[in-house]
Amino acid sequence: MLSGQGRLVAMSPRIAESSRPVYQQLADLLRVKITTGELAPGAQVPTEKALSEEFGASRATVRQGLMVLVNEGLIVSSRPQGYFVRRHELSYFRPQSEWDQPASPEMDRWMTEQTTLGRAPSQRINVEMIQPPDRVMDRLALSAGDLVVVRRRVRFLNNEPFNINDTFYPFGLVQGSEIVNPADITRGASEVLTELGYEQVRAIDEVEARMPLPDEVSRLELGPGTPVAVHRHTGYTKDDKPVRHTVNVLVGSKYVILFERTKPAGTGSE
Amino acid sequence: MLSGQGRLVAMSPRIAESSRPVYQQLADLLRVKITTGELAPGAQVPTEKALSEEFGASRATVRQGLMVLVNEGLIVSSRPQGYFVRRHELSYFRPQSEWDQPASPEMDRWMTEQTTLGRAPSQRINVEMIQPPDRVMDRLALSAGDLVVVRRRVRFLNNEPFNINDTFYPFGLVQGSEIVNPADITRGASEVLTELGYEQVRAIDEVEARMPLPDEVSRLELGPGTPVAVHRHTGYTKDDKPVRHTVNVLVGSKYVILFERTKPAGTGSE
DNA sequence: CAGTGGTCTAGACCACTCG
DNA sequence: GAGTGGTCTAGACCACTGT
Repeated sequence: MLSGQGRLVAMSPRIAESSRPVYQQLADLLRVKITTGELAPGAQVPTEKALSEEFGASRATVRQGLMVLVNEGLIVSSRPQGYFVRRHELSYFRPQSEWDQPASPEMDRWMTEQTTLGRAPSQRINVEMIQPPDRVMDRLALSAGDLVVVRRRVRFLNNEPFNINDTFYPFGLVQGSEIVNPADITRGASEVLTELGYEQVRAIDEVEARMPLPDEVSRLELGPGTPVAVHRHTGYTKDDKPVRHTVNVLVGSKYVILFERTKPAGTGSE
Repeated sequence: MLSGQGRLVAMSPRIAESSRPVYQQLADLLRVKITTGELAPGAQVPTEKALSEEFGASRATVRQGLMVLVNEGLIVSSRPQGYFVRRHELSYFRPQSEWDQPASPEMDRWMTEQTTLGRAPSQRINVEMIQPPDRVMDRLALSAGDLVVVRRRVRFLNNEPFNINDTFYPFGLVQGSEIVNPADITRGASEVLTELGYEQVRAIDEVEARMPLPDEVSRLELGPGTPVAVHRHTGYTKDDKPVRHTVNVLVGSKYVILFERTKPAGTGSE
């Protein structure tokens, strides 16, 4: 139960003390209770009916207020049990892991948190040969008509999908190699590229936050109010030739992307 | 106008061809038109009334469908003109710029796009001395009761806020220095830290996507369906002492965070 | 079966801008 | 003033889950 403050001030009629709409006031109230912990993660939010009676608003108005919180990612509805405060358990995602082990004690500590949880990782891989989307064509410095090999992966942790990972390779580079085989490459695709004579020594990473596309919603089993982090990684050889482009789509509410960087030697502090 | 397919199949009555709810079907239809470009960025979406008549659904149902798209960040409503397809213009944000100039031609090209647009940057700075939030305390390896100096900045581009940038320094390190002065430090705060004997040589970056808090909504003037990217940067000296922690909040739909990395010397490709 | 949220309707009044 | 979206009501039926 909320603590029974009585009715909220309606905006509509002539009364017009006029502040915020009722549904916003309701959302504000509940949001405060959530952020202060009065409504802890996992706790049940009062039912629509209860809120409606408590605040003297129609069920539709109460629902509108609850929808605000759903779209902010603060509560979820699990019908027909009711609404619950969402749990947020963040894990770390470390794209750099191909290159090195954690170089610092702090990094070590953070990674351990994730790996000690006894998770069961798995993945689904398939390989296609396609004409690349514009953005990929641009990053790999290809021309119209050039083909790429794409390894598409959906990664699971405890049977929950958490990551879409598509890696694109220029067709000419990987033709006939292990990379076109839809099986896990245990020693890592980087290793294979190195053997083929294309060692990556430099990379550019782009990270973007946006709302998911319907396709991503279904593949990652997302609810409303859940943004995704899109991480694009382009790897270059020492001759500045792009040899691989990876698009990672991560569930925003579940993963933090982690980078570690070292100041380039011989660079001024400007 | 939509192309007049006639009524959508309602779920509720006994008819029950039963597939998706009407409002979802409407959202799906419009979403396709948007993603295919039939409704281009900036174009007006048919009015609620028009959609209601065209599909034989009540205004409330049509609104529900439109709300889905609003919360996906695909359309915006500007009352009382109507709904419009949202424009997406992404710029690049490069946290690394303190350390070096773009090291590669690709990076140069991307940065130029951003800087040639003739924007007018500005910022508001204020400085406080506070007890750090838990997360900051943790990153700076401080103990309860330790104080930090925080420089809070809101950055504007053409008078539109695009970035909240709060940097925390352990109080002991920067006491009496220029950093506690709420003015722009043109030569960069890193430079000042170096002069104080705390040169940063290593950093850890964390990037997270989430929906904004109400505070961020107002400071960044965000609409619904707009996630933020939260970028946390912790800088260390060569003795592994954390000397600064920065929290950047960026509007997801406007900025891409860009990192450039070089393979650490002498590391195997594993 | 009772109770939950999900969907949908018909209708009302409001604030705002200038189609 | 006409038309837009924003807010709000009262009421209806549905699907689902758990006591």
